[in-house]
Amino acid sequence: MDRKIGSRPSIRDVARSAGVSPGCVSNVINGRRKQDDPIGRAVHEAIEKLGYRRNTIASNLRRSQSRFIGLVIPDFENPFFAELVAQLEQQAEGTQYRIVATSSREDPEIELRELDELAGWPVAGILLVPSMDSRCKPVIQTSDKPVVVIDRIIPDSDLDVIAVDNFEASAEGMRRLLELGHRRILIAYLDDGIVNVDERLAGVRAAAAQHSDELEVNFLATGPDVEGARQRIGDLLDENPGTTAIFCLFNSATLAAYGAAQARNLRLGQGLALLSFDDSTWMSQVQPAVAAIIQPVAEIARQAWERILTRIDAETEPAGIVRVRCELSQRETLIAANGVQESASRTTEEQV
Amino acid sequence: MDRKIGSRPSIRDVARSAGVSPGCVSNVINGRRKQDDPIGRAVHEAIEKLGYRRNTIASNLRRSQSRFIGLVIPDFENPFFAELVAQLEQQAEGTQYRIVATSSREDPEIELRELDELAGWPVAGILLVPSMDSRCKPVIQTSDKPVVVIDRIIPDSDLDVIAVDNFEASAEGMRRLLELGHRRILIAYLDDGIVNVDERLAGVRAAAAQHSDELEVNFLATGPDVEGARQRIGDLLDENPGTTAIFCLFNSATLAAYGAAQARNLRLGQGLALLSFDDSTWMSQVQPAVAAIIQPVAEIARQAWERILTRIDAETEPAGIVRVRCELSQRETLIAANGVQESASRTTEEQV
DNA sequence: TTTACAACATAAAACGATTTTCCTACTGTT
DNA sequence: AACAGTAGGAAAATCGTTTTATGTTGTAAA
Repeated sequence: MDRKIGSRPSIRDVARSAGVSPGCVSNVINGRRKQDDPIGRAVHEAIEKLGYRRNTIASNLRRSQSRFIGLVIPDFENPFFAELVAQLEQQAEGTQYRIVATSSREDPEIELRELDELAGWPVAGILLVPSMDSRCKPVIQTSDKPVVVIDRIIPDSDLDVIAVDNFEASAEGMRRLLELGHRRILIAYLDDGIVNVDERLAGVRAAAAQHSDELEVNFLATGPDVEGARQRIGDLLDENPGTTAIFCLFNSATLAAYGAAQARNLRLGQGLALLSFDDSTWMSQVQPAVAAIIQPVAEIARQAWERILTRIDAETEPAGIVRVRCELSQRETLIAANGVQESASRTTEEQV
Repeated sequence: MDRKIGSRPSIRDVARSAGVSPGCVSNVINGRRKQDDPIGRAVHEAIEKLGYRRNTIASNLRRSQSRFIGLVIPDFENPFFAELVAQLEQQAEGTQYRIVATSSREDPEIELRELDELAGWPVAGILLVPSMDSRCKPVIQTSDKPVVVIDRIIPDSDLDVIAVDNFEASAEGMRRLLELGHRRILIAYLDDGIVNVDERLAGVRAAAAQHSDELEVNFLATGPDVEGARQRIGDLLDENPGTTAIFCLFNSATLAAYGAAQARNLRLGQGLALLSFDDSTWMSQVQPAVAAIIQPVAEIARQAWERILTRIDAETEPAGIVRVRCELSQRETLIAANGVQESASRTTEEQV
């Protein structure tokens, strides 16, 4: 044993042990060599014997191109982003790249710091779900590394974006409510400058505008926290007892609406319809199950991964926005205005 | 502009621009120099002018000690782990270290691969929430980097562990139910070899054993998925109509129990008590709100962070298990067996 | 047998930073 | 004025790997 004590064996140690040069070991490791060759075998034995692991950092440094892809999301605790991370990790599996995930906690300052940090590694590319404002725009536009924006478009920029078709999905949701006979509808939205919610709002407005009957649509900005949202939705329900449907344009509003309705003994799925943009586990488990527009996270991840790899390979097709379609899941809270349950029962849905 | 085109400026470029040597620039960057000194100022100007960012990888390589701390969790989509990641990121903020999070998807194989990968970076230390089995034990015991295990202890090992006091917390939960007069109790648990649930089960058993009255405690292994768990819990409720309380020893069983009770028109918080080990957002928002044993994630993160930093600084106090206490949140589903609601109302709780 | 060429191992340079060593210039003391 | 001591920058070595350049060996063609 002639290797330095206390530190990991290096490629030199392996080379010495196998009686070859470090460069040769490198070639073996990186598969630049025929199968079934005595020297290769010897090297592999030495690696085994010494317990050698390649030092990723040194390797990346020499290649001057790392195999990390940075992922910046606003928040790990949002189930949508959590699933996104999980799906992207799955995409990365088996490729030579790996995801390094960090969060900005919806704070533009932290977001900038994270992007800066990732630039300093440096990473091969960046996947970004931007936080609320667009302060990061100049940074990512001038970035020397490819950037793919996910979920939230950045206005007036020609970046690659993968997002769901918020407008169309919520328009469809709204049309569905109208078809079911609803005329007094509460729309719960968020006024935090998140583009998605704006797009959804626009979709709802467009669907409402296309409708000929007289409608009473109440738009309510609830604020981001569930507690406050429940309060406001409750108040609005009290003021407008004729409301027959609630359409929540973001995740936590749905929970708030659910709680508010329960507290008032309004029977969801009987007297009151509820539709959620974005699904959560609890929505399909409670009774009545809450109808939701499901965002295809796996598909988003797939597209984003494909796009960032393409960009890293420097194929320079023009940047573009990819919109993926959502799916409206028919569940028990999606009922006609007259209280008749139009949809198939949950049992049927489960069998699918 | 004499720096290489297309690549980031290096410390050499800065040195040239400031008319000093690279080593001197390094000293300036790392604060090994008096304040208020003309050369330092010149260097900072050059850095500013060229838009120089230190290359983290090269820096780490030279120091032969990286400032990454690897975090391996079983699953990003589990809210408990999601919060853990978020809290640890917050702990890392402002320190010189940063978290690099990956997940094993509860797969011991992937877990081993991830640990191996992290060892190859190499990271300064590893935070690990082990997956179900203990296959990783030999790897982390022989690791040359400090490892701190979080949330799930690894049997028969002398590693540093930060976990909640599962035994005591669930014993307390059980005692609480007994105090409230419950004698026919359903315990929903998981039989996947996750240590925590075993500990919780032991706590429940111990509390039951201490009780003198005759008890009918049904232990039900539900399986990990919510759908199946709902089925089984429902069946058991049908077979044992006298059941007055359900105690769920893991997160998703609570949702299953909630759904199963709703489906049977069993009035939670009136005819039937429900207590959950582990809290989720929905539990405090639905009505009646579901009582839960809350795991102090922030405290766990704090302790884990402190411990790993201590280990990295090579202070070799003996390894040990730290148990942090959980808190039982009094909510509306925690009622006496006779149906009387013992607890303060939710409104009161909110004011706290 | 000689020449050309392929194959492949070794030696050395390089990646970008940090750290050590060396050397110069300055300060202060006698 | 001569010398010791010190401060601090420049130069060089270094981290572990990959890559390029160089050289050697062996095979095939002439």
